[in-house]
Amino acid sequence: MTTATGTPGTKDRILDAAEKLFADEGFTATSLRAITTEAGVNLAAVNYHFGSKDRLIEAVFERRLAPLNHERISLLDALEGSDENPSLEGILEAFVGPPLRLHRDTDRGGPTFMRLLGRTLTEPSQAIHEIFVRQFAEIAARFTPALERALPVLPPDEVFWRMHFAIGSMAHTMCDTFRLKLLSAGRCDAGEDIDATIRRLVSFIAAGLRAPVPVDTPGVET
Amino acid sequence: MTTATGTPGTKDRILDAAEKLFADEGFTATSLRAITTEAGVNLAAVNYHFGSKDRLIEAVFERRLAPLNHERISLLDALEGSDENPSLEGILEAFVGPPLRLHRDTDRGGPTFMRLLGRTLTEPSQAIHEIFVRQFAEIAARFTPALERALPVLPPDEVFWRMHFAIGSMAHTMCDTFRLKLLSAGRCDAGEDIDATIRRLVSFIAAGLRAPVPVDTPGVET
DNA sequence: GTCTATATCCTGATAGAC
DNA sequence: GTCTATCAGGATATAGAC
Repeated sequence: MTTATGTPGTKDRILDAAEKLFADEGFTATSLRAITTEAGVNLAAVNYHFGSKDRLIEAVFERRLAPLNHERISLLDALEGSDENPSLEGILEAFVGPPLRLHRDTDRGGPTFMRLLGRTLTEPSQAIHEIFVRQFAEIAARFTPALERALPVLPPDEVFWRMHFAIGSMAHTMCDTFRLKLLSAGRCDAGEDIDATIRRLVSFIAAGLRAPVPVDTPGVET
Repeated sequence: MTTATGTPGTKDRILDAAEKLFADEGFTATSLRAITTEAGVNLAAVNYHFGSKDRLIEAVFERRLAPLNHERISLLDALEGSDENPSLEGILEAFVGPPLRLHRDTDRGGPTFMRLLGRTLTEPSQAIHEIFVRQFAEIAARFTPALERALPVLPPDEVFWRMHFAIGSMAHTMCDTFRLKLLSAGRCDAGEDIDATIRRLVSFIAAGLRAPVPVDTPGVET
């Protein structure tokens, strides 16, 4: 709980420090000692407030994931409210925009959590696997029908396949803030203008989702 | 070194066990004790043969990455030898085919290394960062010009951006062998027919690479 | 709620016999 | 090359004073 003065309490200080260190070093490589030192609190405070390291990991995600997914659904609601046939690009922007815009929230550690989320999407830790599946079920229930309506010629199974590829592109963009810049000799920087990055990503995955269905795809009658 | 009898020596037994456990648990969560127990060798053998855990991690990648990248380049060579303007799909298949076809090599732990490679692409460990950058430089030097020739209307910077997205799709497909199946209620299984998976992935990223260049992209004159 | 002190166990690495 | 035994340190977690 953050107090009215803006000074984070012990619990949030631990969550902030854990989020940062998990993003930088990974879950197992980050010790409770490192977290409490970074947070400026006592070592025993973690077990007092969270019970165990695994439950701390869960708390780090719970704190951020629910608001993030609610924002996605609000954006999709707004989109469908103003146009009963929203564009594919609009739907995809509602999906990838909220996590990528975390990058702008520098005051509250947004870029850090964005990186953590990106790396955790491709490397699910056992401790948070259930959180992801549960939270994602809600998202899939809303976005899958919207995508199927926007892509009427695409068989439903094919939507799953291509969203899987799209999530990979999104996750890679979220966690890799340095390699793209390195390999492009500084010419491409995903963090420099996050809205431009979102536009590029949306146009890439929208085109991928609209790709012609291969005639030899098993299970698809042509 | 594997002997002529087909019985792996101590060194390869350690590498095989490390590869498996790294893919399942991650680098830091895997102890040398777990590796030597799995390999059926003595604990001290790791430090005798490799010097340290970090050098063992490097050796796990060195053993597989060089042949993999040589296969990519051979495929591209063959492609350019038979047609001076190879198709975008052909180039992309030469890039994503070799790592994904590791999945078929069940006898020699291919699926395990595929998963490890996928997760390491998005979450680079400090110890192997240099290996990836060095190995990838060779690949980029060959594939970047080929892609630019296949996409003449695309500004070179945009090729970097879109290949970044494409690599994300590929990496996610490589390391996630269960979530797609889970979320699609068993209807999509990337490992069931790896050639079909490659075709789907290639068609997705080819369409993404061919997406129209947004007119408001900074740095692009229209 | 916060602290000190500590229990218990596991880590990577090495010394030295064989 | 392979083994046993061990070192020195770090890990999570907890007991109990304040």
